[in-house]
Amino acid sequence: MSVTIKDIAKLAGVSHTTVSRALNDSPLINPETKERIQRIASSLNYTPNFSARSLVLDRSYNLGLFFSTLHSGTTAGFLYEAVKGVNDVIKDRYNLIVRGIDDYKDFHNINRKSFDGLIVMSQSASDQPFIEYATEKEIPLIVLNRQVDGVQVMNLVPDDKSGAYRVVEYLIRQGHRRIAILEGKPGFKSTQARREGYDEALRDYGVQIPGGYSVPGEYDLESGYAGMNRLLEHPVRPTAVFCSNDDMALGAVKAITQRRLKVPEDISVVGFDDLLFSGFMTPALTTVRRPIEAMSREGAIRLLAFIEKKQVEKDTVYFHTELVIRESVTTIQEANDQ
Amino acid sequence: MSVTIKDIAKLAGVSHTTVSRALNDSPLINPETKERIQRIASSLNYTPNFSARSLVLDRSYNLGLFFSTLHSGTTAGFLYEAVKGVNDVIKDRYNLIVRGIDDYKDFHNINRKSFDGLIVMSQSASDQPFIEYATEKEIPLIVLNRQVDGVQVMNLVPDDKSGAYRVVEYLIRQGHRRIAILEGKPGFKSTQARREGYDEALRDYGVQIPGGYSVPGEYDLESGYAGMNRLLEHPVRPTAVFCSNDDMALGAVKAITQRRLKVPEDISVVGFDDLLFSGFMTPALTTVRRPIEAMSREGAIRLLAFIEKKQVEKDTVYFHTELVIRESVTTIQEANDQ
DNA sequence: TAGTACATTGTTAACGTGTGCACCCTATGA
DNA sequence: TCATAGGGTGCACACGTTAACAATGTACTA
Repeated sequence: MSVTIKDIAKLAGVSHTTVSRALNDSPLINPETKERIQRIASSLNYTPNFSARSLVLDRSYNLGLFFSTLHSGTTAGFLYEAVKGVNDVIKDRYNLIVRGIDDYKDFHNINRKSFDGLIVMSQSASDQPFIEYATEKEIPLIVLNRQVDGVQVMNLVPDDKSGAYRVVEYLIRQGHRRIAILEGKPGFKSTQARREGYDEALRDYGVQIPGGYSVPGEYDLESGYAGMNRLLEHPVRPTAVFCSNDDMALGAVKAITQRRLKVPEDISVVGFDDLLFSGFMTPALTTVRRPIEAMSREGAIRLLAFIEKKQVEKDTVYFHTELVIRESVTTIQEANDQ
Repeated sequence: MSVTIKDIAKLAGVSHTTVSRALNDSPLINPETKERIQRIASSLNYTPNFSARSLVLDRSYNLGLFFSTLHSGTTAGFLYEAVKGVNDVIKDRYNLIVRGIDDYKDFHNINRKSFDGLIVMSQSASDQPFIEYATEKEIPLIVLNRQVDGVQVMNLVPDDKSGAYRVVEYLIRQGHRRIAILEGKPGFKSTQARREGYDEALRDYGVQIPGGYSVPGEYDLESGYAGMNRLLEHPVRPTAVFCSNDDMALGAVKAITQRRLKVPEDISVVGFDDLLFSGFMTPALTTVRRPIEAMSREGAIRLLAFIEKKQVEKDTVYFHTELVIRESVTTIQEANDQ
């Protein structure tokens, strides 16, 4: 059927071993023979059988890119940037297999033989069992986006807390005191970290907020919309809202404008993530940029280094977030200490 | 190192052949032996070596999901829906490998041994060489989203032309006569199809438009923004703009509001794709829904059927698009024939 | 001239699984 | 008692590749 090294060997009048060595550019082979064999191979359109090679080398050339879920809580931009970042690094040296962890009933088919390494884009502790499973099976693993407790793993995470801190601090410096928060999906570590940054900024600046200023959400458009509607019915209407991600911010803006209020004149809105569309909303959204693509790229680099040289430290690295100031926040002049 | 069928064979006191048969549920094996072997296997946490199986069965269990490019012209939502749609179908029977075609310098590593089948999410004729290569190599193949000429392949495409026709027709029925178009990325078949729908609607309704109403674009936010700015400087300002996708529509809205004009009061805007955020923009965007996820799902089903039973017709199937009416179009009363 | 070192190539086995064929054993019927 | 059938199992090989080790030839040294 298809061309194998034995076919080439026959044509070249050498053993298949010699062909194998020649094609792998082994220094053992006479340069002339090597070149002759390579010419024959390419003239026959030879392509190596990866299964056979995998079998003997015990390498699959598969990398897994696993998301906590592909069904909810994962924004499209998130998936996009991650896939792009990783693919840019691995080129065609590896196959990138994309999957949602919650697609698996059991992890039976995840093992060293099938995956040379795993990149987990973690968004909640729900994938902790998966991470522990991979660790136990000794599959090279790197976890991105969420800080993992308990298990010692390579871990790259954005500094969500300080990002949230800075954007709330920015609101305060613009004179806002009545600052509400629309929270992310319960159980997600990022939800908690962003909440902590918010709390800490308020505390550091001695800002007291009324009860009912914290509204739960789901990281999606709908919950941003619904949550904002709840806030708009609050007896003491906030002057600014920190939304735990940009999707929710978009939903919030919708709710506000539907009541014939204006952003930012009546209410300021800030988000988190800096999605592609955020700069093109009306008004353009002030938000925090999360370096997903850079993190994915760096994650892939480290994972490959680990697979190939086995010499990387298993520690947590924080990636800086960046405050992106646009048009969705107004300055307030009233009774403040400025 | 890891458990093989030979280990199981030793423990069960049978040959590895029997184990292989038992685990594959062969009718040749005595039910009791079979059950005993299966018990031992699961107690040892046995997982088959896919490379070995692939080698002998000549199946890789890999499916490729290839995009024309991952770098520009592919929106995040597009990638997201496609990955989700396909993964939902293949479960863990296959590995889904996601890649941009333009990542490859040559297609050497794409072959029957490495991929049981390919799903091409095509957005431009630039991937025609890839499609022809796959066809020639006889790799099971299905092309989604773009109609392929020249080669006979399984082909699922949204009916872009009729979608564009309907949304432009809708504009006309709302009284618009000065309808401009922001075109998509040059060379993309969808760009052309949407343009044709636009042209045809105008023709059918006898609407004449001034020169300069057709502006080229790139399917991204920036070109929508830039293109709209050009239109706003036109001596005869359009009352409505058909944007070739939602990303461009968002850019267009940005350009309009920046000039202190309003959508839809001053200018109506319609898009194409119905991205997740489109319903949450202000104003919510009237657009055309493209059934990417449904198409991906159906594509995966057909590809698997082809791989496994080899009995599917290679023809083109059109998927209906759907007009989604929201708030970005106003009704015009002036001099019309209504 | 014999011995040694080195460069180049070949022999053979191994990776883990699936399968054609032969084999054994038991039950059945003549 | 013997031939036959058929259910159940094992032997041996195949898949395409890599690699340890052996073998060959050649040049150089003592």
